[in-house]
Amino acid sequence: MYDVGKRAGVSSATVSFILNGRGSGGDRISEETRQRVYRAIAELGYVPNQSARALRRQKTDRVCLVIPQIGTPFSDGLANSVQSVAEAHGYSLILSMSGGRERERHVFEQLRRGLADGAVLFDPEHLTNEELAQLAHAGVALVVQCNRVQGTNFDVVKIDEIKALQDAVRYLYDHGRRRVAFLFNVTESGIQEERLQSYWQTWRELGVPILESFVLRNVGRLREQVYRSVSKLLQSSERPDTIMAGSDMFAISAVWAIRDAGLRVPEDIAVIGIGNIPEGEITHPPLTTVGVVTPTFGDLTGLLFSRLASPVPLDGRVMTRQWELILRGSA
Amino acid sequence: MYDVGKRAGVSSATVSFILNGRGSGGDRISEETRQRVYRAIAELGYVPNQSARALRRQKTDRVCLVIPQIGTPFSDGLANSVQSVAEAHGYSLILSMSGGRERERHVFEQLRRGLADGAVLFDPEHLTNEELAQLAHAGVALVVQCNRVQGTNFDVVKIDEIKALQDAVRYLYDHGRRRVAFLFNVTESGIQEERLQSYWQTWRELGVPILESFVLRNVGRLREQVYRSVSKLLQSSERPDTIMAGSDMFAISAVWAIRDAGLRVPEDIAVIGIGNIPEGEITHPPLTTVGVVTPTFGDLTGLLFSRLASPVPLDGRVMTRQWELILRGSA
DNA sequence: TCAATTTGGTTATTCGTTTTACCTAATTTA
DNA sequence: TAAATTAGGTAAAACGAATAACCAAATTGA
Repeated sequence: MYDVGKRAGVSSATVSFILNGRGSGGDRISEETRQRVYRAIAELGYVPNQSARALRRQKTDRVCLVIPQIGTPFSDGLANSVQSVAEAHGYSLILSMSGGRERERHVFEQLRRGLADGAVLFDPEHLTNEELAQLAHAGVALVVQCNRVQGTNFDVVKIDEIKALQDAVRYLYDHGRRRVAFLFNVTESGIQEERLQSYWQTWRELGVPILESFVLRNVGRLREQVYRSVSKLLQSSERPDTIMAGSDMFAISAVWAIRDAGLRVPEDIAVIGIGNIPEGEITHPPLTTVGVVTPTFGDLTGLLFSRLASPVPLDGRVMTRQWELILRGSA
Repeated sequence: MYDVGKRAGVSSATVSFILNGRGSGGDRISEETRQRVYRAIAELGYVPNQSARALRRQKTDRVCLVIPQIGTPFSDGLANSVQSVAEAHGYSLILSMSGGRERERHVFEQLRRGLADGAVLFDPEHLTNEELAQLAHAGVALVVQCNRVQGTNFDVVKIDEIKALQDAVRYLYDHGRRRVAFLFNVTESGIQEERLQSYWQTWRELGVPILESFVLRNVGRLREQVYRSVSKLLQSSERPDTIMAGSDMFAISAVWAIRDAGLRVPEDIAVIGIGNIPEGEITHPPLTTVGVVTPTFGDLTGLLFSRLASPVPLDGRVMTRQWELILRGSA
């Protein structure tokens, strides 16, 4: 910057004023000088240093989106959404993967060290309320999607699944379903178990017994594995008339298995998923599922940028999204 | 840092020496002082500022992975691979999406401004050789996966598709296939057209005519759209005995359509994909395709970190991966 | 016993910007 | 015509850490 100034015959301060447009004394530069400086910048191929700028202004002009793992249908949409809004506000987006305890801590540390001005944390598994508060206290605008946490200096978006899960069970009950199978994976976070419990208890309240042999707790991650689990289930002497899956992908695999076994969905076996992923709309039959109808992308970005824009520290806001039962063809 | 020093009764330089371990005079601190400083750090919740550190050291300890769009099967694996290696080398990974001209330029600008010490650019569409050279000249360790570019101060990984595509055609020809349909999408980059041309020309050299009605140039992005296009194709009076798809996903949708039409794969119609995505292994039948057997993840990360580690500027290296015909069940 | 060395630090400069406070010459006002 | 204003800058002090150069006291060596 000093070099640019020297070449244009001005001081480095003048260059800075020109580049940053209207500041405290920034609009008082003659057109002539301006042109000379621009020429010098072009000739030298000068580019301002972001670290220095961030250090001086105490602002990085970056926001960070933290997702456990890219490659899920949800992360894709969320990332695109946040990136668009970020760029519209003059921020650039940094994506970070936080899958696993190690990585989550690592990202947390990076944010503490000033990686970005704000962050959206999607489903942090290991961070405590205190740590999040600490981060927010350090000046990072924080929005967290998580049912576990709450804070006074950052925002939280929660998902209320319970009611929709109960609705699903009641719907199936009302349509005469009584022989219910479950497809799940036991995971570290235990979110799947919670859903199973919720389903299970609702059935019990309705007086419908659950056969232990109908509860598959480890169907695997690959489609093929799920397919095989379900195929085996269908060969048992007494087969279920309903399959409640822990995710839409499991549900889709289940539909394949059922159709390949010569049975009809939903006439012979009803299938219901969880999550409402886009793929569910184009399967045959389209998938009945439980999830958010409108994704929470907008909520998260809205909270983040209102927080970034606010001159005074905002206190913690909480938004709750209700999940809904989305009736399509498979149940 | 100064505050930490004051609390521990030492200067800020001492704190710095302790935090950075062995530097020019860093190992000469007594255990006693060390403990006092650590305590002060903990009590104050001090965390070093990354911008200041980067400014002084001219090094960010970050690498950036630039992908057009997350959510593709490839990007997922690549990101995980790079992140693991990066963290093992003491770097943190920043992910950036460069889809579209605007975003690609934006990421380029960020890198010029010193976002990271090194970057892997995956399939940049709009960047020129000069711009890449400029970026590398600015001190960014650069590895680019792209067939279009070459440089003397950055590394390039190229994919040689041609031979494998020809192998595929020849294989089909040898197995008596003569009525060939193509499934493609016209894209901005024109990569799909290139592949089509390559296929097409090989068939012509073998003296097999291509029916224009068998060339579908706009099958859409959604599975359902592809499915419908293929279903319609199958209803024509003279149906193809071979479908060459522009991607594995198209191929998978084609298989569904064929089976739902009561035909067999590969007996009635052979299907071949491009890309070798993981899903291809678990379909029924497993998908015959053209692609890399071992992913190029290792090449890219290897080149990047050897470049970052090298004390002298390396000249441009080029690696070429051959695509191969991967015979599975669908052709 | 006195110079040489080691121990355990400190001081001051630097990285590349931004920004406040100040300055001088030219122009306007009364 | 002198005072006040304005136009068009400049100088210098931050921001928070890293590091080269220096230094005083304690220890060692011959």
